[in-house]
Amino acid sequence: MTQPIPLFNANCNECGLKKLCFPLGLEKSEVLRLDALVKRKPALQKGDILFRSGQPFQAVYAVKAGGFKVFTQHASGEDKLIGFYLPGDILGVDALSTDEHVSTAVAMDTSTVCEIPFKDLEQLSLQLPTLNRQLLSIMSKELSDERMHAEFLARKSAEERLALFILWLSQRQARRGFNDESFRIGLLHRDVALYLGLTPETVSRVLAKFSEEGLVEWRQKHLTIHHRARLDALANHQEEGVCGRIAG
Amino acid sequence: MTQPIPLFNANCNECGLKKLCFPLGLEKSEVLRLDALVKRKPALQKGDILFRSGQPFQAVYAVKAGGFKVFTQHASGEDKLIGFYLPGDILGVDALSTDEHVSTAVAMDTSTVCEIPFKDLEQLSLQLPTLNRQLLSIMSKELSDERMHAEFLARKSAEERLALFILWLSQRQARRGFNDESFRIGLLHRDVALYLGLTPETVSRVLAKFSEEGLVEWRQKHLTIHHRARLDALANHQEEGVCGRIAG
DNA sequence: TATTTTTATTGATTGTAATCAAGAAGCGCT
DNA sequence: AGCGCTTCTTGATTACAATCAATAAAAATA
Repeated sequence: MTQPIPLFNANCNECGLKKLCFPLGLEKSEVLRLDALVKRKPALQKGDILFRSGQPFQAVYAVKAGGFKVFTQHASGEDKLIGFYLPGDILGVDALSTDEHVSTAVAMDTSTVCEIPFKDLEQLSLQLPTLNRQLLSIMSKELSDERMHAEFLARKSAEERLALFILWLSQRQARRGFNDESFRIGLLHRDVALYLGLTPETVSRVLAKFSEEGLVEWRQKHLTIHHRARLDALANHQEEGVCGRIAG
Repeated sequence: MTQPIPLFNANCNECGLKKLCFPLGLEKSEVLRLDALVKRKPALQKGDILFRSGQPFQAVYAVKAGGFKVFTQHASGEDKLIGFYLPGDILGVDALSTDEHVSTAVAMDTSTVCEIPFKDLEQLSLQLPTLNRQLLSIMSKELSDERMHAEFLARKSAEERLALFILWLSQRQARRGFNDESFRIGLLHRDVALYLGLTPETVSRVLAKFSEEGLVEWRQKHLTIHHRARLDALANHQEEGVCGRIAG
């Protein structure tokens, strides 16, 4: 009850997430045609795999509930966390040019997805310019997310990386119409560390410091932002009262 | 004469880069229709700006000769190098969802581009499924490049980052049919440092070390790879004879 | 060619996060 | 609820790259 739960229905026109998904901008009649392509799959349990690196690319997936972590399995054993996907996000487009998935998607929680066979989607999008544009838009959004990821990693200090990361999480919540001050986030420290190019120990230490200073509280998969302005200052290395006790 | 120069002509069908560009997979007659959209612009000089962050998005650009560095101008003054684009690469698609360029492209050398108005391209691609697919493919390639970028940045050691980066540069040369052992690369140490999340000093030191150990030589914008296997080992932190003088 | 500016190199020092290690807390399971 | 495994926290130490600084080398300019 801490979180507004969007309504999902069997059909796209009634789906609470349609503004974040392929239907954006489409006429109702067009949505119906899209809807006909969608295969709604039974819920996946935490740890279940949606697709695995190397599998043939056949469909894209819209996250309805829960969330997914996406990894590359690196030759040298160590996996990299590429990203994670929350309700309204589209998964799988990265396989488009290779015809093979290049990453593995694992459910972070009990999760549901809509599966859309890509061939059908491509075909329909040739008939519906708005859908075609939306597909391009989604790819473009993926690109800007990945750029954000690079942005995190390019930051030199661990504090900056984490501050920016937390603000970005919050933005994503806001975009979805959720509470962006206090929300659940099912990531382990290890995941965060992998994503930000840090170690779990450093993540722990920095979060402890943030907590001490009253910036944010991140305990047991629940994140609360107490002082957005100072977090923002930290994220953009405008070192005014950054490390000081409190500015006001 | 050190480098095979691809043939560019006024028309796409005869362009030496067509296999890397939009014409890939199209029939000759289809290429003609694409060709009709292309505006060939006069050469840009080193330092000239192709597009600037904030400008309205109207066209995408195919690099014919030279190369471009792409930056974001960050609020906090410091710019980030997002990427750089060589002949055969497509520039500008990142602006697709915002209708505004989100980055600034600067010529690294004397450079030429083909400009393709995006509205026209979009329209034509609805009629030519192969072109539509190629547009998606190009976006997908952008995405995987950006992922590679994140991959560099996530590497903890400066040596790994640089080794991987150099190998990646080499791959790009190979993809274009150029010599991938020895080639020109018009990047400053500062650019490399910005791209890899390091400082110019560190770049300089690591390159000096690589040179001492006979791995690579990178002097005055010319890069030669002497020992790919060991570079590869370094890039994947399989520390066998990595720091030792020489294995064989 | 001479002059100025930019970029690269090299050295000394510092700071920050990785690493190693051990105990505490949380979570899933029967 | 209790047990066992995973994850988190905290501390001590080390390694690595950033920073500061000053010279050398290239480019750009005139």
